[in-house]
Amino acid sequence: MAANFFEDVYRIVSMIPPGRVATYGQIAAYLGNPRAARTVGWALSSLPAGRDVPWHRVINSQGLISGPCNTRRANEQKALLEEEGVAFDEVGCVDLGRYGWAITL
DNA sequence: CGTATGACGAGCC
DNA sequence: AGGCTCGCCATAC
Repeated sequence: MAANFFEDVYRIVSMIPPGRVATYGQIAAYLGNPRAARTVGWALSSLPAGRDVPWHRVINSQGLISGPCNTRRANEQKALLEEEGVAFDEVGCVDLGRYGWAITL
């Protein structure tokens, strides 16, 4: 596979348990590139359909939903997380210290 | 092969 | 404290 990095990202995201959220930096760091957070986000942006990847559980280090917040995608992400039990702040901020996933293998 | 982009992160003003 | 800029890595063109 050419985009091994992508698959790796999907793999990590797939490991995120319900009611938990992970940050791009964490995933990137787990892949061995703590600086490739951008690439991680890009992988999700290019996330092909057909993957059972809970991309909605991936947010930025601030606990905020990234991407175009004006689109339906961000709205759905928030809705999905809320359904899983993730509480959102009034500004759409998630408590990483409470829902943050530690990537435990 | 070189340039430009991208759902980020951290640092600096 | 808040906002802005630069830097990083990987993929696409």
